[in-house]
Amino acid sequence: MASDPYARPRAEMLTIFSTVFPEIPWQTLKFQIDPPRDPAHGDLTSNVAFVASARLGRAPREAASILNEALNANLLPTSSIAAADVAGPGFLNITLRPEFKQRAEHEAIREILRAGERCGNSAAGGGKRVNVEYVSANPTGPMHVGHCRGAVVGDALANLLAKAGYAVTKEYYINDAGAQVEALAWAVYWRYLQAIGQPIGAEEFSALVPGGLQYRGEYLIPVGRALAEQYGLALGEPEFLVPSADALAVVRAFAVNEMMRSIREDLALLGVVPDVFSSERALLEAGAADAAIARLGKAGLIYEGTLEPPKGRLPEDWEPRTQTLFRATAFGDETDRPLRKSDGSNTYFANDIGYHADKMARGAEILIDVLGADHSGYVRRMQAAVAALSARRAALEVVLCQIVHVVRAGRPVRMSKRAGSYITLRDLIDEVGRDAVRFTMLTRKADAQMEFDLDQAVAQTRENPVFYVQYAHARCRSVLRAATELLGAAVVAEEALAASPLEALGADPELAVIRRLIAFPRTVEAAAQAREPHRIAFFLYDLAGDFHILWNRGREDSSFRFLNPDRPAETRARLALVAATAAVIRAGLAILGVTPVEEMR
RNA sequence: GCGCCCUUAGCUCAGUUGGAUAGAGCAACAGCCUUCUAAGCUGUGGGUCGGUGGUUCGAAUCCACCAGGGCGCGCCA
Repeated sequence: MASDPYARPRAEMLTIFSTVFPEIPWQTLKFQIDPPRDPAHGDLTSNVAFVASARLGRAPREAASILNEALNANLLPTSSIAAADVAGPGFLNITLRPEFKQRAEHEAIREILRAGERCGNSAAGGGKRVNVEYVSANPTGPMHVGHCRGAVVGDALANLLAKAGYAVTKEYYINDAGAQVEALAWAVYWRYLQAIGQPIGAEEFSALVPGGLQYRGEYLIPVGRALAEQYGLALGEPEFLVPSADALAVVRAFAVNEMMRSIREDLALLGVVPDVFSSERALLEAGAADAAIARLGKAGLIYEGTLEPPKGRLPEDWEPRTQTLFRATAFGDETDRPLRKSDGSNTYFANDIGYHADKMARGAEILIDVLGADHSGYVRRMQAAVAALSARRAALEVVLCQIVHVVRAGRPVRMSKRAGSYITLRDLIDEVGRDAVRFTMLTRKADAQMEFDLDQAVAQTRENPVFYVQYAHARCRSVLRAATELLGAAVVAEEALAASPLEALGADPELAVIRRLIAFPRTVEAAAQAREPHRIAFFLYDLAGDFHILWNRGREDSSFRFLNPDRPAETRARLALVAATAAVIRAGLAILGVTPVEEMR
């Protein structure tokens, strides 16, 4: 676990303030003592004067002076703090004692080297059990680009939370119970008829299908064939036009299996391997939805009633209807929500309530659903349901992913299902590769729309973040390979470098890299807390930039080269920095699910 | 009509949960390779943070209203 290199100066400051101003509850005041954005603002900077100014009864600038004086007057010779200064409107800028600062920096590097890929691991999550549900694409066809962002964001978020000390379950919900899979069964039956030599035209068959024939894509042809191989004519007898209920059930189960097999394959290609697949149908048959609804009923949150028509936009066929409703308004939703359709069967929402209850019953303390933005209208009601089921103890968090527009050379690549030319996930991975897909999907905040530029994702330039970060890592590895040639593997091993003298480090571009490395654990914790995995991608891009700068210093001025046989101590120190950089890049990429590259030629 | 999300440099986007002079990349111009990877680096220019009010010592960040874009809006999932 990462220790905080600045814990000591923080504690010293607190001690001094507590002694001089015992009447102020410093422990409960929310102020920060952190490395500043701008290194010119000291080693650490604090807004303590702003936060405490009211308690001190002084304006911030004055409060800062008072605190600054108290601080400077009480510093011990052994303190980690050398001096403090008032700056700007009332910041306290702290200069650390050089020995302490250097020791802290060196210790941070050593810690990274000792931890390797585990560097940045945090206990912030306290082992809390988090269930992250993502993808959950309907098992009615191959995965396409629209599913991809949620898959990547959810997977990276799950990895991130695990790194930050949560006990994470990655979960996929199979929507195998609704009207959509029924429609799938009909469509597969249609293909089955073709496979057994009883073909029927799409329009003709559609007239026989309740709701019409929906999934007409060619991807179901092999499913129909496989069905024919396994069952022969048995599913079609005796009519060969409309399947019996039993036959349709067989077809449906078979079709869902096939679709899920294909989805699992696609997910695996993307590096997504859920821990748990939950079946809506299985849950339904086990009575999960009924049980959850019964609980809500017991709590007086279910009633038969009629909803108001939507305001301002009355549907043509609207008529008042009595329905089974969940009192979502009691938990912040804007209207109560129906649980049963007019045919008496459950709505999707009703089954989903059962599912979320099941997740909680399995021990999840935090529920996170990663959903597409087209589900935004669904969020409130599900949160209401989770609040109701847990007596407001558990909360459902929802990460919404906005739409991805795929472009090539700045022009939109159309992916309309009707045109049949939509981009499947497999197409995308084939074209740009798994790592580019994953990293690129994480270069935007999830709830901002993004353009996925196919050309940029494979470009070998700085404008392609995947490449830029991979290149930095490859360069690190390149140096370490060269060092191994020169000095032997024993010297270059991470354990050996962790024990190296590091006093030779201290040039500006080196310090920039070090500062960034030290920020990694903080970045992981903040990103996890904000549920924003994209911050890791940006961190890596910045770190890569710092490293490329350092690299180029060696080109301009050979005294900055990492390897200098005449100066063994300096060489080992720099190798330690390079190895630590590589370790942090690997650790960060592991969160994103991207493979580090050893060499690029 | 109502709800949620978004609006930051010419373009694509960050902005460490309210901190100091708002940052990167692309595009434009000018430089750096007998050396560990020039697929890189350095420098220059570019902004009423959609608008107006408010809260605050301090607002791109929080609140209200307005404008523009996206998504959704009783039996679909």
